[in-house]
Amino acid sequence: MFSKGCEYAIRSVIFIANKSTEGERCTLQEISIGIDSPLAFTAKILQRLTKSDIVTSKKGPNGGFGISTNKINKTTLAEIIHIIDGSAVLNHCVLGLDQCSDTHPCPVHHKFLPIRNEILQLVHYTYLKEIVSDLSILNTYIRT
Amino acid sequence: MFSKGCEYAIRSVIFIANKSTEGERCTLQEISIGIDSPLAFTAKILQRLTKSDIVTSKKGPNGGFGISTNKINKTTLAEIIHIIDGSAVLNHCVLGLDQCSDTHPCPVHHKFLPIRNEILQLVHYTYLKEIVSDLSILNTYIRT
DNA sequence: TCTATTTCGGACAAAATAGTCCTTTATTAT
DNA sequence: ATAATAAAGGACTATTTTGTCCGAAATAGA
Ligand code: FES
Ligand code: FES
Repeated sequence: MFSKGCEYAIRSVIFIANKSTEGERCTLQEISIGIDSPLAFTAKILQRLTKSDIVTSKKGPNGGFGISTNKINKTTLAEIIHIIDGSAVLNHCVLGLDQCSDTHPCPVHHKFLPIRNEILQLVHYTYLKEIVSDLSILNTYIRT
Repeated sequence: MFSKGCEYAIRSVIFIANKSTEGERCTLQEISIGIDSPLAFTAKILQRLTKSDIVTSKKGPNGGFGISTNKINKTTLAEIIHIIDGSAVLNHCVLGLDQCSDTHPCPVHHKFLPIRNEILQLVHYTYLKEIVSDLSILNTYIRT
């Protein structure tokens, strides 16, 4: 459904957000271990998230990554997905037609549309805030 | 969501099924043009579908691909997907955890599960028969 | 039987994705 | 100032996916 990079991105941001709510900045290494992802590749992903102003970064000793309370409250999964995988990923035709449209639908279009809308709802209305609180309350995990 | 090969597979089978209901066998070339897919790559996919007994093939003049009425009635999208992409494609964790489970869920697991079930329903209960009749009735398309 | 047609099957090639390595830059503490 | 720390950025490599090419095998018709 999503690229590896996008999976790491979401898990990274959740990890950072969780630490930030505890008032702690975290390093690339901590993130990579915390979400069980390849370090150097995760670094690349974090660069993009930093440039897109989802997370903040600071070089040097006691540096690392963080995310503001404001961003935790307002950032949705959709925004992260959009930055890493682009907007097309959730709007492609299931059978690979060049574009997905009501006027030129593939044979599963009408059945799939309501499902896709649920997915879009899910990512557009799931905020980091909620996910972070679920981490402790619902016992969810971002690494194996 | 699915690999390119799987997209071509589904569209190929629909094309063949449509022709077969009209009593006509069709060649690789006709299929490739009919669904707008790379010919040689589609050939590979069709080989697998033939080996898996979804479609039948016949070499030589007036040869080509076909599918029995029985198969059209009984084959679902899920079977085609399973042959080409394997069973994992629809059961992977959305955030890339090694396995998706209720006892070790990722932060979107609980929200995503009902959606995944709808997708599973969709592919398990959508038969070729229905798709083929929709082609003419609902004006759906398998090529751009 | 000979030839044209069409799938089969294996090896190969290109492109996209996933991931690494190393140097530079910024920052902090000594 | 200097040294240590940590992200930034660019070039490079590996793996997977997607796709091509070509000869062999089967079949039908002349
Ligand atoms: S046209 Fe295929 S999903 Fe919309
Ligand atoms: S554990 Fe992530 S979707 Fe089930």
